[in-house]
Amino acid sequence: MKARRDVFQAIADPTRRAIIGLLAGQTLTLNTVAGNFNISQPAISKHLRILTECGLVTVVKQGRERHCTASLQALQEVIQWAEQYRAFWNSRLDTLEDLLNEAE
Amino acid sequence: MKARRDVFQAIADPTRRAIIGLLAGQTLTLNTVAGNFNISQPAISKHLRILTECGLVTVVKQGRERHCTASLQALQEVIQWAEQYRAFWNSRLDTLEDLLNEAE
DNA sequence: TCTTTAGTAAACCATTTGGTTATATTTTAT
DNA sequence: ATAAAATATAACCAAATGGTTTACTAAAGA
Repeated sequence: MKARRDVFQAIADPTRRAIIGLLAGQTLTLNTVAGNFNISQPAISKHLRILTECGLVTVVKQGRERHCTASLQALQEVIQWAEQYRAFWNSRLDTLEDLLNEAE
Repeated sequence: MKARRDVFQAIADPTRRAIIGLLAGQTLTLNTVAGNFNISQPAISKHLRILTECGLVTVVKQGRERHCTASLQALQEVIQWAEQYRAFWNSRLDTLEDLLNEAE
């Protein structure tokens, strides 16, 4: 009954978005991921935990290493959410104009 | 030189996403927005400030009222970011399979 | 077997977040 | 002129966040 991590919250952090960018297309060891940032390895561990908790990253244990792979289909939720508003922002300039007229 | 609010962080909060949903297609008073939630008016004020700081909402002062309109084209940034990874998640099942084979 | 190496876990810390209540401030209505 | 309404501002608070360091555990090499 665990409230599974929210993907919106997961991608809110720039470091986590960078990790996603790094893992897109390639599987990397946790340590290798950490090597790309100026923060400590435990900090990266935490970020990766959050990313796995919402399904954005899959970690496979292999010997003493953790192989991290991006599972980015979880991003579909984000796209779907944002996409539903496309109709609105297409008419945005008009709306703003109306608004300013209304306000005089 | 203000670091303009991050839209990713803005949409991380569920209440703010709900406000966006509420304002999509209709301009509402701050108070009317607040009426749709169980939290105090100052709390809504803060959320709206964050939403305006990243351009997702425009507030027009009209007398003593604030008319809030969604400017959702700012969501394009989110879609664009996520969309760039579509190619990766399409091949996801294979990748995961490879991964498991590799791991035996 | 002994020592690296890879990663986790725990304890801690400062800052941010999301909320509160209470008190202004500014329009509008009476 | 006064009262009510719409919002802002301030002071405050608990919990979450993003980071640290310091062990600890487990696998791999020498």
